[in-house]
Amino acid sequence: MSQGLCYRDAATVPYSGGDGHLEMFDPLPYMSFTEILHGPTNDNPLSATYGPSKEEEKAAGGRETPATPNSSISSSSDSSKSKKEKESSIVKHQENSKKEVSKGKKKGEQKERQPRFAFMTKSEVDHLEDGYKWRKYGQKAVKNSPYPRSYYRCTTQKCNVKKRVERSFQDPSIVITTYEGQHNHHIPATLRGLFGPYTTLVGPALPPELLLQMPHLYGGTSFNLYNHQLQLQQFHEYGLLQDIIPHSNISQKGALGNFYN
DNA sequence: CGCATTTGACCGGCGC
DNA sequence: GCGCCGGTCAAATGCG
Repeated sequence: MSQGLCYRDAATVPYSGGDGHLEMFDPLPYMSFTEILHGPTNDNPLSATYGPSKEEEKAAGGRETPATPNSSISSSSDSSKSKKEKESSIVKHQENSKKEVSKGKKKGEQKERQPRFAFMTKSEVDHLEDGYKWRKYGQKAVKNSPYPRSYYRCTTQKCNVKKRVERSFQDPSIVITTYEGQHNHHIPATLRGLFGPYTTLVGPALPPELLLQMPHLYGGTSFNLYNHQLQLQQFHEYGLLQDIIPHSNISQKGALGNFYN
């Protein structure tokens, strides 16, 4: 019964002090949520609509995952590496850190941009079960929010998909999840009961400012797609959304319905 | 004991 | 140049 839409990076831009320019995913009329989580392909609008923009760059922190496959994280390689590095001095450790950081991103070099999308869920738990195995690699306090943002990486080798999870400071029951990148492997776990029984997809990840303006957007326990579209129109009229989606995405409901069947 | 999480330090980008 | 900020790293710690 849950419904929702996914948008490209809709949540992150405003958090980093964006100027209101929001870029959103095109609707995914025939894309199930499973497919979304599995990652966009070149055939679908997710990647097709993903283009560079200063705001996005900023929202992404200006630097993205190194494109090098060997930079992917896995628990096994991690442990072996850390074992080796544990023998190193602090100086060496810092050298390694620098190397790690700089190797994926040279100045002037074009950054690999990963497709991203964000969505909001009404959930009691921060980390939603989406079928993939995630490893937490960081947590940061979110500005203007009492709730921290958690950073996760897919634990599968050579899969450098990341996700950020944070709670809305406007409504602590809302969890904003931002996925970045696409999985290059199958979902290791069943998607049955995805997100758990206490989770409801409530819609796109919208900036707190907008949520403030339109608290009714997320006030319900279940998201009404029709109202949602009307509200998206409202956003459009507000001039807050530039890449608004066409309103022909009813099949999202069906796609998401599969998710919970 | 092996793996995941926590957490403080670090890095680069950006604005002033 | 400096400080702020988002994102990442990795040692320390926790847990099964």
